Amino acid sequence: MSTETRARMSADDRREQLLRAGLRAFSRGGYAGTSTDEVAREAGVSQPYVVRTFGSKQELFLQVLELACAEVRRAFERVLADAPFDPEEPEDWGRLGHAYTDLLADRDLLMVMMHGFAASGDEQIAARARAGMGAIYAVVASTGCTDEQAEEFIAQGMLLNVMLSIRAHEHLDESLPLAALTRCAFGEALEVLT
Amino acid sequence: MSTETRARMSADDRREQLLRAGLRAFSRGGYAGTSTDEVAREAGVSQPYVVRTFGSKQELFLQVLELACAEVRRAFERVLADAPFDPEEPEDWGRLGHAYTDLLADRDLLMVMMHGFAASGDEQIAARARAGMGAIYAVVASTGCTDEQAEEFIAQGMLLNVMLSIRAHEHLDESLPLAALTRCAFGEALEVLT
DNA sequence: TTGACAGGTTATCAGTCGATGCCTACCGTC
DNA sequence: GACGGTAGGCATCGACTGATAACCTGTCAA
Repeated sequence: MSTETRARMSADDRREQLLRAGLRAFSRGGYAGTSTDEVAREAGVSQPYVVRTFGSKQELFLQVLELACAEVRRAFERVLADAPFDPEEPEDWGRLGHAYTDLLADRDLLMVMMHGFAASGDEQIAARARAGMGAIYAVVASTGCTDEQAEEFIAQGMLLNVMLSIRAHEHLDESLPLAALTRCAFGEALEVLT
Repeated sequence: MSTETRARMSADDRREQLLRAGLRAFSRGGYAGTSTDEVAREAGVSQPYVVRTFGSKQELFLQVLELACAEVRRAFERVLADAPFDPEEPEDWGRLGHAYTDLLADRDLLMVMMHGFAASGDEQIAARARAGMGAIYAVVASTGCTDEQAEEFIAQGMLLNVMLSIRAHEHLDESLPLAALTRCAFGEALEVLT
């Protein structure tokens, strides 16, 4: 019937595609602010299909959030696998930080994490967010650094999250104080993101 | 008609009350996830009245977000006004941090800020969030500390925001890594919050 | 050839939401 | 004591949303 044959996918491939579509869609509007129809359009399928594939909108969001956290975690794991890591070596922390700023460049992962944190009024979402953060912290802690060093690193990451989510890096000329904070937080990574 | 005479308020008093109600309501569900009807019930007035008082739901949220940011800013200003501040004195930073953890105890300010950050897909909300963050940073920077010191302080604050929003402090027994991060982030403030 | 399963759609619904219009009741003032 | 302005409610609307049900269709085994 349709001129372009609708590509039939295996359920697994389709699920993967829907998760990616959900990542992009939820990134913009968050859990409550994004309709399942937007996710469907993003993926090029019908809205009921999205809902049925995951059972509910909530379950879809939970899996998208998990995907985002896992992506961050894997990026860190890759850095640690690439070369030995010395917690007392600032350059090694730089490699880890660089992996994170690279990840934040596409914005979708970042925003889904932020929405996950914020939407933690829903206990199920909160639980998934805790699991994700715990796993990420565990990887950082596995370097053998002190708790304080790991905490400091994560804290810097959370600041980057916030600054990027409010698009501080795109408005450096509006507020001098905020611009100073932005420059200090991003350092030389600022050019990459703009 | 009604047995209990409905207290008529001046428009200013009512506006103030609605902002407080909005703070509590939006704290739970965020911008998209909270109906104007919930705000109305929280304040004990009718839904249309809430909308008409602020013109739109968005304008209400913007003002609530501004209120939350201003409250944080004022808390810092109070600390700096109370006693001289030496950026090289860890105890002075402790006073500032203590003011923040005290503020976070009621959760509403915190969550509204997080929702404001996350809802920054809406450019107007993003702008208001940038203004709020800029003002808060300006107060911290006014101590004469270095940009790095201020950035470090704000970063710690953002981590506290995230940990509290996902209720990490209420689930210390579930995930060892997350518990370690929580304890390290909150330090002795942990008891106050639980 | 047939049939059954899996991928996917269309139609539809019951509920919710933000907003608007119109009405009422209270209060100060002349 | 009439009157006008303002606080605030009530009814209602049109748009949207998540979910369900029923149906269609390509593919592969027997």
